[in-house]
Amino acid sequence: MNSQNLQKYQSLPNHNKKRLNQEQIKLLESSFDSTKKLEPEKKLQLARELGIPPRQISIWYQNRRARWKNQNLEIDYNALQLKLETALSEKLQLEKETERLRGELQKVNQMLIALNGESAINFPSCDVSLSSCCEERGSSSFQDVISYSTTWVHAHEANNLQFNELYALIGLEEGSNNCRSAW
Amino acid sequence: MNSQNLQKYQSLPNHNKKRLNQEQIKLLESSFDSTKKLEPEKKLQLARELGIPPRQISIWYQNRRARWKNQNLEIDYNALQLKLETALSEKLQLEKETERLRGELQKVNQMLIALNGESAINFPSCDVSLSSCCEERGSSSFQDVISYSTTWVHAHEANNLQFNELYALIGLEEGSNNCRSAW
DNA sequence: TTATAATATAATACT
DNA sequence: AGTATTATATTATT
Repeated sequence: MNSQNLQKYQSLPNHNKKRLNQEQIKLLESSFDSTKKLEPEKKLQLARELGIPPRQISIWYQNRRARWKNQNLEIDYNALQLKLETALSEKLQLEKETERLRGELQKVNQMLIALNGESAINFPSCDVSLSSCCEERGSSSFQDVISYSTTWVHAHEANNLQFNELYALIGLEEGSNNCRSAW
Repeated sequence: MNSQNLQKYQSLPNHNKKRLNQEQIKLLESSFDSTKKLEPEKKLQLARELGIPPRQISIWYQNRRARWKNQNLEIDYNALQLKLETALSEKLQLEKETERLRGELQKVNQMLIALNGESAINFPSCDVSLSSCCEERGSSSFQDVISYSTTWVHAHEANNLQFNELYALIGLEEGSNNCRSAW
C-alpha cells in the first residue's frame, strides 16, 4: 500500500497556477461589488475583456463568494463585540446609579426614623436583591399628592425650621446646587 | 451528482488520485485532535503509516489549522451573542429598577414639599439624564445620622401622628409588608 | 503563514 | 431521467 500510494501522489501533474494580475483582479472585484452572482452574460463579457477562459471566471467567483462569507462573519463578530462593550458599560453605569439611589433612600429613611422613632418606612427599594419581590401598589399621582397635602400642611408650618436642620444633617443641601430637577 | 461521476467515485477509487481515503483522514484527524502542531517526528511516522509523502502531511496540517481557526470564529461568535443577550436583559432590569427608585424618591420629595412648603429638597437622584452631573458630597455615615438625630428628635415626638398620615398619603405602608430591609 | 487558485463532491434547480 | 449552477470542502502553490 505504501509504495502504491507514494507513486500515486508522485504521478500527479504539476499544476500551473497563474496568478491574476492587478488589472484583472480590479475588474473582477468591481464586478463582484455590484453583483455577487455571476450571470452567464457577464461571465462571457469578463472573459472577453480579461482574456481568461469563462471557466476560470466562474471559479474565481465561487472562491470569492466563499471568502466574502468569511469576511462577513468577522465583520459581524467585531460589530457584536462593540455592542457588547457599550451594553456592559451602560449596565455598569446603571448599577452605580441604583446604588446611589438606594443610598439616598436610606438617608431619607434615617431622617424619617429620627423624626418618627419606631415607625420607620420599610422602603422595598432598598432591598439588596435585584428582583422586585413586592407587589405593585397603586401610587398616587403628583396632583393627588399636592391637592391632598396642601390643605393638610397648613397646620404644620411651624415645622419648617426643623426640616431645614434635617436637610443639613443628611447632607442634602437645599436650593444651593445647579442640578435642580425639572419637576 | 450524476451516475457517471457516482460510479467513478464508488467503483473506481484508483482514479481519484487526490483525495485521501477515509482511513487516512481518520488517522490524521485523531492525530490532529491530540496536537494541532505537527512535530517532525510525528510527521515522518504518519507519512510511513499512511504511505503519504511527509510534505503532504505538512500541507494537510496547515489546511486543517486554517479550517480549525474558522470553526473557532463561529463558536466564539455564538458565545458572544449569548453574552450580549444576557447583558441586555440585565440592563433592562436595571433600567426598570432605577425608574422605580426615582419614583419613590419623587414620592418622598412630595411628602417633604407638603410638610415644608417652598423649601423642598432638590434630589439630584431624580434627574432624568444618566450622567451624574453633580459633584460628590461628603455624606454623613449611618452612625453620624443616628447620633445626631436621636438627641434632636426627642423634642418632636408629637409629630408621630402626622407622619403616619403622610405615609398613607404617598402610598408607602409602614410595617405591613414582607419586604423589610435588613438595616 | 496567508491568500488564493484549482479540483472534487454534494446539493439544488431547471428541463 | 439528465443537465447546469452553486456551495462547500479539500488539495496545492506562492
